[in-house]
Amino acid sequence: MKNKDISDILFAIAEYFTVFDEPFKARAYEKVAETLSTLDSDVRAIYESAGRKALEEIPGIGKGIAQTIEEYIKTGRVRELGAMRKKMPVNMEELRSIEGVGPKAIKTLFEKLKVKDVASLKKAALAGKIQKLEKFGLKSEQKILKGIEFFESSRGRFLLGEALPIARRIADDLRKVKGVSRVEIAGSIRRWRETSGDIDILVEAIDADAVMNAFVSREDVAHIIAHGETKSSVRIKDGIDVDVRVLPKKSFGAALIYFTGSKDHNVILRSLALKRKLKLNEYGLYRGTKIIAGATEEEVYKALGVIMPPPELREGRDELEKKYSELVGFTDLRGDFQTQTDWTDGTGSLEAMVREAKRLGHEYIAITDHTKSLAMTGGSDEKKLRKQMREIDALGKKISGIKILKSAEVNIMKDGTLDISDEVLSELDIVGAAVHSHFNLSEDEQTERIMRAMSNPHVDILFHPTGRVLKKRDPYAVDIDRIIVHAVATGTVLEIDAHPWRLDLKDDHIKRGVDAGAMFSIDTDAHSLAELSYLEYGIGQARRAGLPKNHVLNTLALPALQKFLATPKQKRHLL
DNA sequence: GCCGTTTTCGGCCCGACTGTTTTCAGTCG
Repeated sequence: MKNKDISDILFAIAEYFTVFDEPFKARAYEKVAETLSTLDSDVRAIYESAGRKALEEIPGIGKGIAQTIEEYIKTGRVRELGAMRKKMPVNMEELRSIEGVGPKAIKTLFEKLKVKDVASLKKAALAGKIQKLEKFGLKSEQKILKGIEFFESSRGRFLLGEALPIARRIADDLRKVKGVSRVEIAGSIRRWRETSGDIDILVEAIDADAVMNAFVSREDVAHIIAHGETKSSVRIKDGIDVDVRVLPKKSFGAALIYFTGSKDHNVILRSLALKRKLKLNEYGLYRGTKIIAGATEEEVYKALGVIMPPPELREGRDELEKKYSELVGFTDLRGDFQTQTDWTDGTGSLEAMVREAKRLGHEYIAITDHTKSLAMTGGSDEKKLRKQMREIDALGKKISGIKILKSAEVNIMKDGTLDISDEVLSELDIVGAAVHSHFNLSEDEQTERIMRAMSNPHVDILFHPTGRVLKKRDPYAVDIDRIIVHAVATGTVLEIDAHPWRLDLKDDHIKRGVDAGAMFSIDTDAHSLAELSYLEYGIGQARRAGLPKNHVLNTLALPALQKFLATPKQKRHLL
């Protein structure tokens, strides 16, 4: 039992309290759930060594929640949650993922129409039953149907941010199996595609049997789809299918190519082989029956007469013709320009976030709490921002080896103005601006609104430029090409928000920005300590777009960054 | 359900937007 298990249970209880109209109890449970999900020490260990009283030392936990946690640790279940589920047996997680369906709607839909999951919700909506309910109408019914469409289209594909951690977990376990010399995650995950249909893992081992047995007998396996001598497939409890193949050393490179490239990329490679009177499959490159390459990827590409493209680019486009030499690398970033603390909607304190960034090896971190018009986050007004600046100054004296950049995620208003005065913006080291409201403007209005904000001489970076939330919300209507042109014209940096739910800009947009000569930053948008590690997701997308290192602001060392920021926006250019 | 030298009871980040209404509930962030 891990912290996450306990945290999930508390979240589930919180959801029910929300539906049952107990917002404050819900909040109490939710807060503890959040705390536990990012807590370093093991809750179960705390309880087992020091009892319930020790649990109450954790902020937010009192008698009631301590008892709940105790019950869960001791019995593996919580009776109160069981009673709630009995009272309202609905698939809460599924229904909550439909945009526009909140706790009140879930309650009404269950009580009036017996809706308990997305399938029954869809049935009710298609039958026109929802629009007849009180407080609902035609528009809300249509909105629900649109939400369902979105839910269904993204179903079956998993976000990179979901699939990659699972893949790593399984790969790490396979590395521990006796006789295993190499394990690699292949497939679309290795290409850092934003979603994956399944997980492919390749294993080099002397004893294939041992690998297969270890794999299919994992605890997280829901059911075994296939169990063979060198290949097995299972569906794990998270709902995703995982394929594992065992290969001999002499074929490992060829297999990596075969299982990494998109279908199109592989077709191109095989036709290249044919031209040279060779044959390529997952076991190697052959002349007749003689294997001429296969142990490494490099030797196979070389034998085919092409330069090996990085995995991210193997989509079957121009990756074998064009040279991508100066791609931004996974260790090239020296800092992070978008992070939120508990001054607004983050969970980590200013100091803790800075220390974690330092631990990750960052040279600098920008603290970008929300601003006042985002009231729900407790967004800063000018006074609060100045107070935070003073605190950053004090903290800077305390912590050495990392520069804390004073910043903010300034809210762009409907008319493209900002909600913080220019005077205060000029006191910040770096300014990010972002849209958080009025998603429904026409494309022209939205584009011009954002362009107006970019024209502000203090706005250094446009954060998450299209506003999408994967599987949940489409991007707002915006002409990204005009935004890119305006970014180049004004010297505004475009963000690649690396948060796995956003990945915004996305690969295709980044590519267009590269062609136009735009500058980028890659930021985590971290709202907790753990999320500060999300940079790799953004780097993956950048690499898919062929983004060269010299287009990325946070590859700069601190002195060069400071010089860049001291230059008037209009005169800034590629690094 | 949690918390507190402004409170051991009465608060709990709250404003904008949408769609339903005709003064407001629900949702989002």
